Amino acid sequence: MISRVESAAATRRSLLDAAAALLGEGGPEAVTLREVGSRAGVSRGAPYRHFDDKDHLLTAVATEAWDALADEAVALSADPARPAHDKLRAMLSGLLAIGRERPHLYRLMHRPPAAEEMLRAAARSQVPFLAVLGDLVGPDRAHHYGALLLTSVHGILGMEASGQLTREKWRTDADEILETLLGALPAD
Amino acid sequence: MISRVESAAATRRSLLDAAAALLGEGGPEAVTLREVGSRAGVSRGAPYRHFDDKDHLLTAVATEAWDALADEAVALSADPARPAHDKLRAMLSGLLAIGRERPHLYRLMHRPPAAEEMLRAAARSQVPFLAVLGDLVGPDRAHHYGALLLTSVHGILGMEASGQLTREKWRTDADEILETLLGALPAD
DNA sequence: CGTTAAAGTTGACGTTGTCATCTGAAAGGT
DNA sequence: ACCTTTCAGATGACAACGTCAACTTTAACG
Repeated sequence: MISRVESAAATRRSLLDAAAALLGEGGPEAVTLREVGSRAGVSRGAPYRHFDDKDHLLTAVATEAWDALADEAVALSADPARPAHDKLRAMLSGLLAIGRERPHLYRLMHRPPAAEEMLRAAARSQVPFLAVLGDLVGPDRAHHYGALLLTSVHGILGMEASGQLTREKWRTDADEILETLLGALPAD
Repeated sequence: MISRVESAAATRRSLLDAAAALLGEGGPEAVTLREVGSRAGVSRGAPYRHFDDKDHLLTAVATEAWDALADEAVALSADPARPAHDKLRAMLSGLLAIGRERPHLYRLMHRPPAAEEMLRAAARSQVPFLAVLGDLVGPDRAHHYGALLLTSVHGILGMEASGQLTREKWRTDADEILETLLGALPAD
């Protein structure tokens, strides 16, 4: 038997899934509360029982995505078998994958002004990221190089998405740029 | 006496200015065709005499911003007195200034999917940029390092804007990251 | 001077986010 | 067992928005 709170939680989950699906299919303008409700099997007003407004719903979607990414990073960093440089590449690839395969979600995750709740989820992945980087360049340099790598990946994805980073225009691509940066990491 | 085409051109200019002003004041959601028309002294339907739709108006605003940036870059690169590394810093600072002082405009200039017209304007600044960079690292490496620098600046601005690049979190900031990259430029 | 083309206005329509109000049923106390 | 509370959900309504069609006005031109 399903209790009332269980049913409400299921609706909330359906709303989040529907919003994420619509975002992936048709971009931000395809995410209307009416369609979200419809896909979740409820009416247009139902989302207001679970989220303050549309913005909070989207923030929740972005927060879940950051949480999933943080979980991946934690799992990666805990693996004792993989070499550190391999873990680092895997983490950066995880970000690149979201940016390329789910660009609308990626943009949502970086939309200003960022909600405090979402920033906390995004910050969770920093710990494992810095741990792996600390193994490579030493704990002192980890912060600085971590920021450099993350901003670079973010910039690469942004300019790729807006069509300003093309191979024909720059005679290079994201992978080459990243290799240059990774190759320049001080070996400690 | 003002001719009809002059008046029409003036209206078009007012519409662009109004849209840019509204964007700067209240962000994208403040830019409504009704308010744009109102500020330009015309009605809500008038913009359709000058732009296909709202999207084309915004594209025109972004295109003008790219053009202005390209003009600055061209002027900079033509200055024989300034040293090359100084010109490079000035060009990157121009981008940083827009990103920080007019974040909504900056985001508009990088909004996907980018219009072909806007991409052409954005590409105009590539020539002077590569020229300056060629003086520093040689023409062969200019493309590669140019892409690296531009994506880095773009990434820095994006993560700054979304609150994910803070000094407390990464013990560093945009200037330090850029100095690291500029310091790593091969002196040819 | 009549014709034409284009700038601008206005009414209307569909869509959207949001709120107020109403309904129904599960939860919990007596 | 009954009554009360609470909350998920449905629905009607409203304002704002982008957009289109129809209309008006006026400069330009043969």
